[in-house]
Amino acid sequence: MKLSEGVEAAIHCAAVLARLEDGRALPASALAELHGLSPSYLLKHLQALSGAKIFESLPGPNGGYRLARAPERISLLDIVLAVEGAEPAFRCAEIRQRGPGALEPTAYVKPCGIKVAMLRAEKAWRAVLAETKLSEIVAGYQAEADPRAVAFNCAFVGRHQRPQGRSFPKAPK
Amino acid sequence: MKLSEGVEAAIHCAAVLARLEDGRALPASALAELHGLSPSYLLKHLQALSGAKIFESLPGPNGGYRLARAPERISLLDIVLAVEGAEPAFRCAEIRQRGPGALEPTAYVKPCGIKVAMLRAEKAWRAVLAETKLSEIVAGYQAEADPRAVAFNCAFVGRHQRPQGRSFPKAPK
DNA sequence: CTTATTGCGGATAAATAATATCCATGATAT
DNA sequence: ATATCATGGATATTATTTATCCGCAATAAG
Repeated sequence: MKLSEGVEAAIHCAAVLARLEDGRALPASALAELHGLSPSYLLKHLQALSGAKIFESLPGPNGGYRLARAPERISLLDIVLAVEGAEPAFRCAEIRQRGPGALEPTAYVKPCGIKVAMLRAEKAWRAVLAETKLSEIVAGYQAEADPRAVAFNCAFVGRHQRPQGRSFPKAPK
Repeated sequence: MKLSEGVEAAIHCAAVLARLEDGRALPASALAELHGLSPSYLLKHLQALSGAKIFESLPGPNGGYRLARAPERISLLDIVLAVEGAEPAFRCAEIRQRGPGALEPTAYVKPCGIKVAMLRAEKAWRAVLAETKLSEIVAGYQAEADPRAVAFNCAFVGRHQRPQGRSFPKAPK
């Protein structure tokens, strides 16, 4: 079982955007450069996040990405599901319905007990992710990271952030 | 994020072995046929489980697989880790150490907050799997499955189980 | 209106992992 | 001796992940 590397990248990007001044945006190229990631691949994840209404995108020059809502209202689960997809990690292939001795499909009304148990565990995983907000990640970063790294990030973001304010030129459809 | 199909197969196999008479074994071919799975691929998972001391294997004619300990002492986590490997699903690529503004590696003494949060969620997942025992899965199956399926399984197992008792000819190394 | 910048979406290629198969070997009950 | 069965390595096949590229639409600025 593996999570894609895109999850880590997405959370890092979200944390950077959370620390922008209100309403400002950052272009994808800056996010990629800051994290040393391939711009073309990061774009895929950014698009997924903006499709999930977690990020907002502003086209045109001075465009870029920003958070669609306050960091307290974005959970790690939101980000993980946007990047990885919402299907559970355990995909029941209904092995119980295979082999000799299989009954007609309508005989399997009750869910497979193995599936139930596996999904129960996954629910616990999701619950922890859901109660961990992006704001906590940002607070932890500010408190624990090396002051030099924090300073560099502030300077970098200051150089690249775009001047859009909270009011949209046109609501993104 | 996805679990391999082998996990489902492994748990089904474990549940079947749990219902054998004490000390009896079942050959891999019978397990594969019963579940409609490819014998050569299932073998891989069976070997992993026997390597993890969850199953025991008996070579030779009348050989096969059986549980290495009582179903109450085998958790779903044991099985999942044996099949999927023990590494966590979230592999931190230390993105924070990349890009411009990266510091010398020794500057990162505190663990990455994102990694900590992701592993905390995974710990919750593992905890639920650890407290779910194979015996519960078997009990649920006996109680909820279609009586015809249960009867078929009993008959099938009865035809294929091997007569070994609890005493080993030689302890497996 | 033109131009430069930026995100969007699709197509595609490369790398990696999961799935599946085969074969030679060793153990063992009959 | 022989047939049965697990072991372990090698290898093919398929799916998924990662990465790149290009034409398109939107938009701010001149």
